[in-house]
Amino acid sequence: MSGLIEIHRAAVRLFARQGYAGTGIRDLGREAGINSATLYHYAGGKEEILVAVMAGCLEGMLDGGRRALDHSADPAVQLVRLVRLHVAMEAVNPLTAYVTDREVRALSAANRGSVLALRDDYESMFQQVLERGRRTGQFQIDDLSTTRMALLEMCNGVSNWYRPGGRLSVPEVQDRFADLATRLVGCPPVPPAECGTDLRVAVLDSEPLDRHADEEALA
Amino acid sequence: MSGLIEIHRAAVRLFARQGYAGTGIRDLGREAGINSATLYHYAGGKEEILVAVMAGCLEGMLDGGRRALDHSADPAVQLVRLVRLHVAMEAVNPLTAYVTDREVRALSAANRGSVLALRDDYESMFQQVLERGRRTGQFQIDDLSTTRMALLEMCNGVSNWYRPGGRLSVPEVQDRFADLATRLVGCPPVPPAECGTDLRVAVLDSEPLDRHADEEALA
DNA sequence: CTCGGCCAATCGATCGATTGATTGACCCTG
DNA sequence: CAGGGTCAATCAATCGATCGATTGGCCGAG
Repeated sequence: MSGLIEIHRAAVRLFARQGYAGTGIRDLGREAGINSATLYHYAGGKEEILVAVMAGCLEGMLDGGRRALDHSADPAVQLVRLVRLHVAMEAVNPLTAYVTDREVRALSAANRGSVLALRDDYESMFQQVLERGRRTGQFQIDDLSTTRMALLEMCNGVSNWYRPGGRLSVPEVQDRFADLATRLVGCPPVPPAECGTDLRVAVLDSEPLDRHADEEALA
Repeated sequence: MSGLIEIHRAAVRLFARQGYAGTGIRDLGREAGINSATLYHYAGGKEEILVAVMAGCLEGMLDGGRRALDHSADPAVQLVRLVRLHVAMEAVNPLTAYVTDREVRALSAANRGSVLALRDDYESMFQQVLERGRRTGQFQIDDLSTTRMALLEMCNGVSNWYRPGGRLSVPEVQDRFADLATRLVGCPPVPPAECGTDLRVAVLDSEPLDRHADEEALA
């Protein structure tokens, strides 16, 4: 019944609800249904679990981002596809994305460096698309860094409030945010035909599935 | 040299850098320059310090929000003034705002309830302004809840990257976000004369001032 | 002398991690 | 098939360290 994947799921559930520092390895063991000592048979330790979860999430987003970009050279299309994929990742894996976003400071210096390197790689995709869109005149952007961070924060926030099975479907959330993103950069909406409505993202191994997911986890 | 204000500042500095659960009361005492036992002479305990910081921040934002609203009945003007004030609060008090945002889950049930009540009061201001702007036809909003949360997440994110003395001044950040907000809701820019460029926010008692503020606190 | 401010020492509890031992499934040899 | 050996999987018990909080008393200003 158990194994590394179940441990990662239990960890994501508890880290999202109580935070990394607020979760003990005995909590982790109880949530995963094993003794705390058995954790060390599968994982090297508490921080190693967090690093694995974060790396899996960020690598998933990087892979998706690359898929989103190579479909068209038009910055508007690329931006919408990037946003649609980002939003889908946050909506399909909200707890994993939430933990990946908010527990970076819990990492030791070495692990924090490698995780931040992954995150910077990902965010540079947005930076480059915004730069090219402004250069072509398709985007009207005042301050590029501010717009990039506002856009990313807006998209990252999805994991704070969306839950699978909620009022909006994932494609609906993608539609809303694609529209919001084009508004932010000051370009007309991108026709659905080329904006990547076909983009799908997978449920990550670390994402908890069960109905026990605490509704108040992110309150 | 010490006192409750210094303790709050030390707490905000450490809670932002290491998180609430990751900070011990001995850390707090060291940062404030007193023995950990002396903390209990000024404050009731660790959680009480966090609650005081959060309440001070949220009450400051509520007061500011009310000031922003009563200046005009035009939803576009109200929205821009709300956003300018919110952004200023985040930019002037980034560490306090950051802690207030992200440590809600560390609170016990009773304290979490009262803090969330304050936050809900504040966010309902945005909700009502967005509703009125859509009813008057000034705003083009697809899904009101999604737009509200995207807007709030975008503004809350300022505390993740802005620091006093940074590349942009506070009024410059306000200008950028006022523009982004009107784009998000689909209305024309609001003329500076009525958008509240005069709005100023105070440095909170809990906001650390010194140059020791760790640059990597929110990395 | 009084008393607010302060701290060394200490409380029981819990922390992340390790140890040593037990279990059971599997494989090879006779 | 029987029997010995191997190894992944598991857990109770325990490690030293640290947790939040408390106690009792020292000290200097009024």
